[in-house]
Amino acid sequence: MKKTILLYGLLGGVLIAALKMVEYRYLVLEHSLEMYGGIVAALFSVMGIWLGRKLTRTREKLVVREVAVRVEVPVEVRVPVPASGPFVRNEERVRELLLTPRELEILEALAAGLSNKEMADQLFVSENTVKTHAARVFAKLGARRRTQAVQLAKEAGIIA
Amino acid sequence: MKKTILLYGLLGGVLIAALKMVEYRYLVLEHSLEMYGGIVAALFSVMGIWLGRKLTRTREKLVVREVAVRVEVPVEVRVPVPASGPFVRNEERVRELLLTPRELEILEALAAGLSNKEMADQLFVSENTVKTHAARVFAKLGARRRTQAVQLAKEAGIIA
DNA sequence: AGGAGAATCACCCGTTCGGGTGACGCGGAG
DNA sequence: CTCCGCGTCACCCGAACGGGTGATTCTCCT
Repeated sequence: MKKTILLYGLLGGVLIAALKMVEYRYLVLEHSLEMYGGIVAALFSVMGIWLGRKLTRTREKLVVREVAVRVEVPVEVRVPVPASGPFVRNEERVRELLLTPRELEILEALAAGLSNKEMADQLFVSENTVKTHAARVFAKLGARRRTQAVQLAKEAGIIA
Repeated sequence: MKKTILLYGLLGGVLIAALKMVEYRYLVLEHSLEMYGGIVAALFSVMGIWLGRKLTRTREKLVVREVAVRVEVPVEVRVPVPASGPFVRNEERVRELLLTPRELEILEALAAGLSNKEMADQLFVSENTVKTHAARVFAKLGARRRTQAVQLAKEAGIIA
């Protein structure tokens, strides 16, 4: 968590520095006040939105369920691997199983074959946290091993 | 809630203070412009954060939109999950990877989420044997973990 | 104001895995 | 006949995993 704060602080500093630089150039070039203000406003607006989003990690966006429409597959193409539509998460199952957004992330990383440590690095949390999430996922899926969890999740249509 | 307000207030104060400090360096230039920029920056920063928070606060808004999608035939397809066409093993890949029949069995059991012990019981061999086979599979697939092996095998079209 | 849920992190303990090495028997190719 | 690939098994060791418990912080809901 301290890492996060540090990162944001640093980023903010860089942003302000950049702002100052831009400001100086515009001053020298005697551009219009409005333009300067606009740039500053836009820049900080974007930064603010980004910051707000990051700080309040809100998952759970709008879900677009894509209903696959079968298209006949040419025989010769069918040989290598059967075609399948884009993966559609079974939101029903997810809700049934009470899986939280974070747990879903863990589950996906799990299916990708990552170790706890790799997940921790990737998701920017400690390994202990990953283990906790993973344990909950196992409990909710009724799995004893990660491979089993992946298998069960796939069967339930929770992951691709 | 008090904390939040306090935090924002503090943050704004710090921001303004920092801006003011930097401002002194450009004393020779227009003061009003500096102040203007700082105020705008702080204002939009706060507004951005607030906006970001409000906009991304779509927790319960889970809008499920159903969209008909035409399923094209991918040239190089990922392994499907929901019940689709019958799985066709990519024998080509199997031969490339020099996987023996026994190793394939192990790989399948692996993907089914079985532990080494369970595989041993099921295949009627000792756990050590399973481990040996598994180790060879890992080596041939270039995997370090069983979950990774499963993932790689699926991508290669070796298993369903 | 208080409680529930989510996410974060820590520590312990026992089990499982993965990697390395060595060994043995069998069957087919040379 | 001999070599080699395959399948079988064993042992060791360090790393990773799974299970349990407890704690803190923050947000949301009531």
